[in-house]
Amino acid sequence: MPRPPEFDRAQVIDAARDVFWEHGYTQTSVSHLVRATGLKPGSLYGAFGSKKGLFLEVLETYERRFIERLHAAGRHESGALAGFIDLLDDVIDDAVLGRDRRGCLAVNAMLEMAGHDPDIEARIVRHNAGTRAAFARLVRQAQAEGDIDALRDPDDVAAFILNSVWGLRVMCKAENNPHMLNAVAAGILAGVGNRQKKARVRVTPAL
Amino acid sequence: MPRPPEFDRAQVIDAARDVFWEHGYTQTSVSHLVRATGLKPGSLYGAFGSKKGLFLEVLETYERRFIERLHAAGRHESGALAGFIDLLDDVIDDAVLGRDRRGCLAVNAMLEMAGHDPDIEARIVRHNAGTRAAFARLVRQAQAEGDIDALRDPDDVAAFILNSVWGLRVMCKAENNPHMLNAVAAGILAGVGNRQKKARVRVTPAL
DNA sequence: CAAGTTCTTGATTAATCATTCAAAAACCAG
DNA sequence: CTGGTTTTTGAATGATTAATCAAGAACTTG
Repeated sequence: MPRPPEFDRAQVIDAARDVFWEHGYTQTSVSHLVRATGLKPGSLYGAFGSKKGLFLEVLETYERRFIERLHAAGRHESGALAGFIDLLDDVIDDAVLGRDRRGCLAVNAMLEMAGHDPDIEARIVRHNAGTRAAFARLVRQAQAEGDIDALRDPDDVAAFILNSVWGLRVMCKAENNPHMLNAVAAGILAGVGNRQKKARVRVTPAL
Repeated sequence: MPRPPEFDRAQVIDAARDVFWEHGYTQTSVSHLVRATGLKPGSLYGAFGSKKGLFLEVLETYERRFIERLHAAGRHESGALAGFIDLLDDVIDDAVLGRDRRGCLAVNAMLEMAGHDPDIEARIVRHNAGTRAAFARLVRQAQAEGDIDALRDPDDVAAFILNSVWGLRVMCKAENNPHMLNAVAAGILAGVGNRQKKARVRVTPAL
């Protein structure tokens, strides 16, 4: 009986994500979202309830994809550590080539909204926990493969990695010096306790 | 001949800093600033030109004090590395005790405004460079004191430290687990190439 | 004390904000 | 086709935004 919606929900979420990512939550206006999604205000509110409701769905999708990417790193043909190094390289490449000056959507939201909006904060805390767990899984695999010292607590290493990657995502907002970013990556690998001596982040050519 | 201002400029900047720090740049309204500083809109605009002008002065003061604190770490009685460890401990303590859920004003501003406002971005880039230089100075001193491997490039180590501290400031917005934060700190010291085996971050008692 | 300059005050501006709503359009089951 | 339900539409809502302005108050110099 009911009239079915004309829009593709996933597509709307992706369009909204790009706007939120580019401008941040507060600086994204509803008219911005209306323009980007093609939906009129009434439809947007009918489908998502509020600007915040839409943002929470965006965050949920973002988190799912990020964690999936971490799991994919574990399936790297040269092992989990190689997968992790690839991930670092990608982040650095994006920064150096100016491909991504938006940083991490979750980190941005965390700094902007934690302590102000409990709903958004709760989702971010979940995201943090999920990401740390995914990193821990990666660490345990790398330990089993002999690339990380098996005596270290995988959760501790994961916490350090999480911290480092968040830092890198911050750094990339204001830095695009390849040498510097690679120095950071080298420090991260040293902190992880890399036993695979040959493992090095590749030096990105200066564009 | 002219009438002298009734307010203390430094005091106004400090009051404004607290509001900006608490709410972020965009979410801080001028009426908020009016309430916090006690100045009426006309006086605020007369003295600082605009909301952004005031914010830039706030950032400038913040940067000066942060770098001064890094230099103070170099004057620690047990050496520069000990001073740095103290700094890490302070950041973690603030997070664990819930004393500081505001993160770093400069990092917050970087994520919120870099790419949107060139004036603010320029100031943040300067802040980053100044902070990295201060860390490099600390590293060279620790190398001279034998606490950090003298073969490593101090600028590289400083870049890694900057990255780690920014990460820690992000982490503290959403985490207050002492064990996890100390694990992060341990990873940072490993990445720095700490040669002073006894150096450890103190484990903060759970409140 | 008087003249000159700046500061303070608070109402006011125009723009933008998130959200709502009633009317018209579109779909599907019967 | 028709009745019932939902979506779409776009104008309208009231609140809030950063910034302005004219008028009166206050201080310093001469």
